[in-house]
Amino acid sequence: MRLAELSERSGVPTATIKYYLREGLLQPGRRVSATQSEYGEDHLRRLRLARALIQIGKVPVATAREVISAAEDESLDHHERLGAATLALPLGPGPAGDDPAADAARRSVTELLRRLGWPCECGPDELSPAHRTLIAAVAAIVRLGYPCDVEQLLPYGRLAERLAVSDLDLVEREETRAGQIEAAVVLTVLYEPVLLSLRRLAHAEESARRFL
Amino acid sequence: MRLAELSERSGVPTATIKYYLREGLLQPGRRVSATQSEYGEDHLRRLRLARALIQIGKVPVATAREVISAAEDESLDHHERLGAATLALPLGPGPAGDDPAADAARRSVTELLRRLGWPCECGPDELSPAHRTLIAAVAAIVRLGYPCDVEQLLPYGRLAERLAVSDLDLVEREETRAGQIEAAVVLTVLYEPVLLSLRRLAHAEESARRFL
DNA sequence: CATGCTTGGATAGTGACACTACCTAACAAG
DNA sequence: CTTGTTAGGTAGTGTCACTATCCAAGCATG
Repeated sequence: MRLAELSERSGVPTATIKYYLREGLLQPGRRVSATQSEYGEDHLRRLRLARALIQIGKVPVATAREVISAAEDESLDHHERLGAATLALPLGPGPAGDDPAADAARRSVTELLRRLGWPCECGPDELSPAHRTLIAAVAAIVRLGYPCDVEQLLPYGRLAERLAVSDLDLVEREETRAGQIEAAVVLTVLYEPVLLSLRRLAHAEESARRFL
Repeated sequence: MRLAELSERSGVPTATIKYYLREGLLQPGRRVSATQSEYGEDHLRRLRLARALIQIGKVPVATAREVISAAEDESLDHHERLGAATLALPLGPGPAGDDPAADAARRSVTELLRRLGWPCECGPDELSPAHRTLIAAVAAIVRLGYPCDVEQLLPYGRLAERLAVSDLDLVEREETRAGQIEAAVVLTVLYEPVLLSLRRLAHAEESARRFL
């Protein structure tokens, strides 16, 4: 198919597709002549994936490229590819270096992971983005004077554990390894707004129940 | 205290504080002379809150202003203030109008809310931001060919329900109504990165358990 | 009281980001 | 042959959250 049809079927404007091509998010099509390229179903599928990551998952364009290309990198083993696909992802600002709230947060999180039995074999300088984001968020909450110690966090951790189990079940349903990687990315990123929206709706619901 | 001290104690650069003042995120201080104003502990507290919402919670500056001022609006009743504080918040793009995936998503979500027993008394044109975000995310997932029907979503919904209960318990621990509003905002917004980070860490953990 | 630093207030500029518009030469289709 | 489309490139747009610079009016210090 031509650019125009790719645009039609994906709902993405042609100018934007060109932009994605420039950014390496999409492979160039098969050149048919000096002024035309042929795109296949693969392009359509990948375009839809990129679009969903960017628009729904709020993943920066550059990161989406990393994630998608890591997912296709045959030189990594399966677990690494699963990890690489999600490792590049979130990243709020890292925790501020030295204030007391940040220290407390670091200790709470370490203790939390121990209690949950998540090894997290890494020195304090090589934390995963998720780990650092967690510390920064806990520090911010503590700084505002709200409770955010291990007791508060544990239930959240246990819920996360259960989510992960059911998510990974879904990943394992995919037969191919490439399919599993993609499923992992989609689940990780696109279920986040689902989870947050449901939590907000539940807040509204529970608040109505209590205060109305 | 003066601007410099406010900056020192909050860790926010003076230029940024001035920007927040311009944007109405912070009340002006008490004018002491033509070139000096006095700020109090309230300013410091509110500045920290705004900063946390913006940096950790990724709330746009304009939205943070809405949220904070809604929280202080005495003309609303308590439930409304709780709602207003969170209603303005997220907002991915609304679901695309008419494609089959969006229709399926709309139906799934409606059915889901019914099964969860969340009333959501609203016509299809007046959905909450969370509701619309949810539909858009589900539509994106469906469009990529992944399962995202009621059976998939129900466990997520039940978890959200439990989170909401424990969150609202925390809110009710605050004695003052203003304190409750602020707690609701903080919990809603700042626990989101906590929840997402924990989920990602749990993914890594569970993935290591299965694929290593 | 002279000097130099700080402040509040205003205006303009920056850099990142995700597009979007426009242009051109080379085709393609009727 | 005319009309339209395409790839490819460059430049512009709008938003956002700051950030830098100026200025005149203090305040503080010797």
